Amino acid sequence: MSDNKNIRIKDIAEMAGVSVGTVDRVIHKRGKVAEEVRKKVENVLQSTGYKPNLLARTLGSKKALKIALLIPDPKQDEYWALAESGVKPSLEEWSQYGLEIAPNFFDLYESTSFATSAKEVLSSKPDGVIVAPIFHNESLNLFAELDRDQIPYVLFNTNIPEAQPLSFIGQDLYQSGKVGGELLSLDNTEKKGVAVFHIHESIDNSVHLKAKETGLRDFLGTAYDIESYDLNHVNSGELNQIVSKILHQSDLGAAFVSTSQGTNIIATLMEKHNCTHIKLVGYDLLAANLHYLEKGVINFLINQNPKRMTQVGISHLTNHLLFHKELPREELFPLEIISKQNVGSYLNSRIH
Amino acid sequence: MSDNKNIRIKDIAEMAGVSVGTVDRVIHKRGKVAEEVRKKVENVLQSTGYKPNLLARTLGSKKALKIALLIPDPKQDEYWALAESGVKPSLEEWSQYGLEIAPNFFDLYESTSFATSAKEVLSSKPDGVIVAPIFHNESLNLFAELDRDQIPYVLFNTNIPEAQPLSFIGQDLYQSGKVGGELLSLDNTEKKGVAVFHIHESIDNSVHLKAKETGLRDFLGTAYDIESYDLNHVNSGELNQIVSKILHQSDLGAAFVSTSQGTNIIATLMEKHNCTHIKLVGYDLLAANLHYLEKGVINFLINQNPKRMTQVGISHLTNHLLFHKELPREELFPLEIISKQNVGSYLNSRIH
DNA sequence: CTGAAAGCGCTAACAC
DNA sequence: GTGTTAGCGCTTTCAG
Repeated sequence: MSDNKNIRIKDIAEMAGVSVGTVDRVIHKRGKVAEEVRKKVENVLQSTGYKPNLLARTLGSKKALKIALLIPDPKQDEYWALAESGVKPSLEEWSQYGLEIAPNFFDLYESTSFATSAKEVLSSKPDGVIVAPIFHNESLNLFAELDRDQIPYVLFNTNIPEAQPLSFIGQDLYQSGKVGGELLSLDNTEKKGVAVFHIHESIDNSVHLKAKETGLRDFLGTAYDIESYDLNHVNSGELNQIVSKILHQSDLGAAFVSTSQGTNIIATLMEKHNCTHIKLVGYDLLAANLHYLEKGVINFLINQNPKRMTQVGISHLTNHLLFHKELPREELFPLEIISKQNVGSYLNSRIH
Repeated sequence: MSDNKNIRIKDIAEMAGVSVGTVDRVIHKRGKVAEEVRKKVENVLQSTGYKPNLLARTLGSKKALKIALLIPDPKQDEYWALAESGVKPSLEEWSQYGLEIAPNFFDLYESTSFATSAKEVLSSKPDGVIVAPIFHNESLNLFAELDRDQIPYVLFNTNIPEAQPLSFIGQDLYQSGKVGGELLSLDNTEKKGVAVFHIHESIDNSVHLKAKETGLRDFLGTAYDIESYDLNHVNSGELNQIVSKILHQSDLGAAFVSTSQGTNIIATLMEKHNCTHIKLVGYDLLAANLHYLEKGVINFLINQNPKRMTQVGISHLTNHLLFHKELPREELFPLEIISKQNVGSYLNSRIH
């Protein structure tokens, strides 16, 4: 339609009566520019609605971006393996813009390990970092240092209210719990007992799991008898004992598990103890979870989409670093309901 | 790690003892090149594993891409308004690469209108077209012409097996019906009557709606008494009559509507006739559907995500045209289950 | 048939 | 402080 020929830096320069060098300086706030000249250029920039050509920009500047990823060891927990799997496609997308991604892993069960890895990240002098801040205090330390070094960072999976990241990427945990409640209440069985299992590795996470539980309770209301259990999955013998007892309560109709690993742990025990009549809702598309979903032991999974979370995190950070894009303070993912019948469509889809 | 300095055309030229112009010619098979020279250059290309720099490529060639979009009039049907809404974000993403999108609309109820619009598309000589081939025969005509003119095209929403598009973007309709059945069967009410409503505008679409029905039937099996109704929504008075009678059958426990508009039409009638106890599963996040989902008249919506479909279509076509990317023959979207509790997380999410 | 050279829009080094 | 200019890697004339 409108022969909206793209405005170039050169055009801006002419209109403002300066050189391209000066325009470049005010755009990037680098070097020195006389105050009145800057004003004039900024005006022209504004009024023309100038948009830089990213191709030319990237082509013209040869420096490579290095962004660090700090997550739990993928070998320890499949959830984090999924998260890590987002690195490859991101690299494919961004490597032609000269992006490098350095993954750093820490031990899910050791806060000291987080601190150590954080140090390594810092000393590698990255241009930006994307981190899953599993350990609260250690994370705050890291953020302080990143702030000091002016290194931008993006949080994902776990939010930390005290932090000031470029962006947080994750889900609304409270609403997630509500969805869980909704799914559990679908079959209006007479049995109104609901067991909530928090099976976690680090105590730091409890607060986030509790948010899910609150959502669940708020949705279900007083008509249900909800009991919650805080368990540590390290001691599996003991776990078996405890869970077995809970599952055999005569009025138990449903179970909600707040973690992805926990989901298949409970599913396994349910099957072992022949309690597959109890409705089960849990999290994420781990292989074991898919197995039990297929078998009907798990009724629904809520997908947190860790892979996509790292992709979006990397993409956001890169966009910020490369193209100075504004990022949303929060990027909340949809609460995807996964059932036996639609799970295939998720697994087969590449656009997801 | 490996200081894999990118190989440029210039390097290839030197290694083959020719000029960059010649290398460019063999890469793009344009112009004339002596057979032996071509061989030599191709060898070097192979052995070095040369990968062109897409940024430079696009920057260097100033021609603008024009892609045509051919869909039903957004004013006629909110579903298509959603589809059209994908144009804007796509343009924002790709306009800097010199992309132009020309939307062409046709009348959902008039196959001749499709033919007319198709002609217009053709005469605008686009570089590629993305089309919702609602009318079967007219679409085949269009494809024949596009094939002849060597204009690549992408199908979306509706697949046409006889066509050979670059890519089809949509959903697995049969599996979609299965998800519908799964959702309807969740509350195991005693009433086993299920009504399937196909409320469509063009008869061409029937075959696709039937695919959903087959999925539904295959999932529910013989335990349910399934009756299906083919209705045309043009005559709303008559529709009211018919549907009212169906809804008041004493054993009716659930209804499945195969179209997005149909979903809120049935919901409206259900509310009007006080039949909100009947479970209702339908399609898509139209405003009216959201309203009835919120009210509890609709139990679940399956999201076809028309907006994202056009975005992906445009993105695919552009990637093909600009960067010669290989496209997947089929891009099947996940079958998203939308409930009262997770709908907000979808509406609020930008990454979706 | 082939080579040389002028861009594409932006960055960054250098000169004044 | 500001202007000039040489690239970035590729495409596209234009000669010959």
